[in-house]
Amino acid sequence: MRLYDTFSRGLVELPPPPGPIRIYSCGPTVYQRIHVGNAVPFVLAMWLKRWLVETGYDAKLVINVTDINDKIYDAAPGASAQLAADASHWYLEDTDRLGLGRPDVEPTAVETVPDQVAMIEELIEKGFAYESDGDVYFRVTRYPEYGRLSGQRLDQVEEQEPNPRKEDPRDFALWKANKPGEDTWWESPWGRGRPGWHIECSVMAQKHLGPEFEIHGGGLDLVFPHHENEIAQSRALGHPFAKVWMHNGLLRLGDEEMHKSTGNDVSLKAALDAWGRETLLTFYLTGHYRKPLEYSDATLEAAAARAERFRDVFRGPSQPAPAGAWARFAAALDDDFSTPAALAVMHEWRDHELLRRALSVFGLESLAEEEAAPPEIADLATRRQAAREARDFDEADRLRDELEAAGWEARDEPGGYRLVRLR
RNA sequence: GGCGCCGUGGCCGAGAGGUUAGGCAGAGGCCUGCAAAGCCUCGUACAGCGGUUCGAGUCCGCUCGGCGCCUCCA
Repeated sequence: MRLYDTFSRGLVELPPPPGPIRIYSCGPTVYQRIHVGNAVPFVLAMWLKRWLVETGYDAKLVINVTDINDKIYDAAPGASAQLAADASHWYLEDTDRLGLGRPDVEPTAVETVPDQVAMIEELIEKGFAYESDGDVYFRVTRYPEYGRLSGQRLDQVEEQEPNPRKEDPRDFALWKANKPGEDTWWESPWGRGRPGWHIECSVMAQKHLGPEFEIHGGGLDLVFPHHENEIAQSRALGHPFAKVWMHNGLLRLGDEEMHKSTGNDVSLKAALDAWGRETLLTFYLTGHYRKPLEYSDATLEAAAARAERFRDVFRGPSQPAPAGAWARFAAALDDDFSTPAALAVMHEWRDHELLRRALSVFGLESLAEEEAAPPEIADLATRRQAAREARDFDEADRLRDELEAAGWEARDEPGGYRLVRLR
C-alpha cells in the first residue's frame, strides 16, 4: 500500500511491519460536540484500519481525547472538568453512531499527565527545554530539523506576540503554569500547572505505540505547529516517531446557508440527525481524503442518491463480477486510499457478495439490508395488489399514493411486488 | 512576508504523455395497466497564455481565480 507522506512530500510504500501496523490519529479537543469536519480523521483512521485488516494485516489504532486545553478553559470558566467530561461523552456517543467501531486505545491527556511530566523533565535535562517562571518551553533552535515537516524556515516564522518568559518568541510551551480561572491543574517540578497541547499527543502516541510507529494522522491544519512540535519533542530525545505522516484535507462548508448557520448546525450529531449514517459515510467516501470536500445540501443529496443506488443493486439479481473486479477495488484503496476511485469500481458491480464485502470495509454493509415493512404498510400493499389483480387500477394507484405518503414505494415485479423504504 | 494545496463536462469527482472513468442531474427508447427499478442510446470537459514533445488535463514556466497554515483549529 502506498500513502502520501507529508514529511517526504510524496507517496511512500507503507513500511512492512514487524508486528501490527501502528496508527496514531489526533482526536478531538473536547469542549463542544464535535464538528462534522472533526469526524473526517476519525472516519479515515477507522476505514484505514478496517482496510488493513481486510487485506490481512494486523493493525493497532490509537485516537486520543484531548481533555486539557485552552479551549476547554475558555468555553467553561470554572467548570472545565465537567465540560470535558460531558464533551467526551458526546464525542463517544456521536462517533458511535457512525457504526465503525472504536479505536483500540483512546487515551486521554489527563490520564497521561505523569508521563508528560517525565518527558518534559527529560527534555530539560538534555537541554532541549527550559523552565521559566512556572512555564516550560521547548528551545526550538536546539532542534536543527525544526520546520522540516511543514516546510517552515525558522527565520521566516511570523513574529509572535512578545512573551517575556520565552528565550525566543518561536519557542513553544511544554508546560504552563496555572492561571487564575483555570480550575484544573496538576503538581509538577515547576509548580502547579498543566501540560501544553503538543506534548500530550507525543506522549499518548508513544505510550501506546512505542517510540516508533508507522502512521500518524490528523487534519491538514495540524501540520504546523502541532505535528511539527510533536516531531521536535520526540526526535530530540532520539525517538524515531512516525514513519508516515498522513493528513486529511479540510471539510468546507460551501452553502451560503451553512455560512449563516451556527456551529451547532454543523455538528456531527446534526449531520447524523439530518442525513443518517449511511448518507454521511457515503459522502465522506466521495472525496479523496487529502482534498477539500464541500459539505452542502447538494453534495449530501448526491451522496444519498449514491447510497440509494447501492441499495437498488441488492434489490435486483446478483450477477457475478468479472475476474479481477476485487483487485481493481483493492488497487484503488492501496493507491493512497483513493475512495472515489474505489467507489467507481463498486458502482460497476451487480455481484451482491462482492459489493457487500466492499461496503463492509466502510461500515456500509447495512445498505444490503432491506427494511421490513410494518404491518399497516404490508396491509396497504396487499390491498393494492388485490386491486391490481381485479384490474381496479384507480384503487391500486390510490393505495400506491397512500403508501408513498407513508414513506414506502411499491415496485411491481414479475409475479408480485417489492416494498422499498423511500429515503 | 514565508510554507503549502487546489482549479476536469450542468453538478460531484477519477485519471497523470498517446486507447471508456464512475455517480448525480438531463434527453430519447425498451419494459410496465400506469409507474418505480433495471437495461440501451446520447455529453468530447480538463482556468488562461506560452513552452517541451511526433503527441499534453497529464511535464515546464508565467498569469488569473479559490483555499489552508505561520506556536494550543481535525
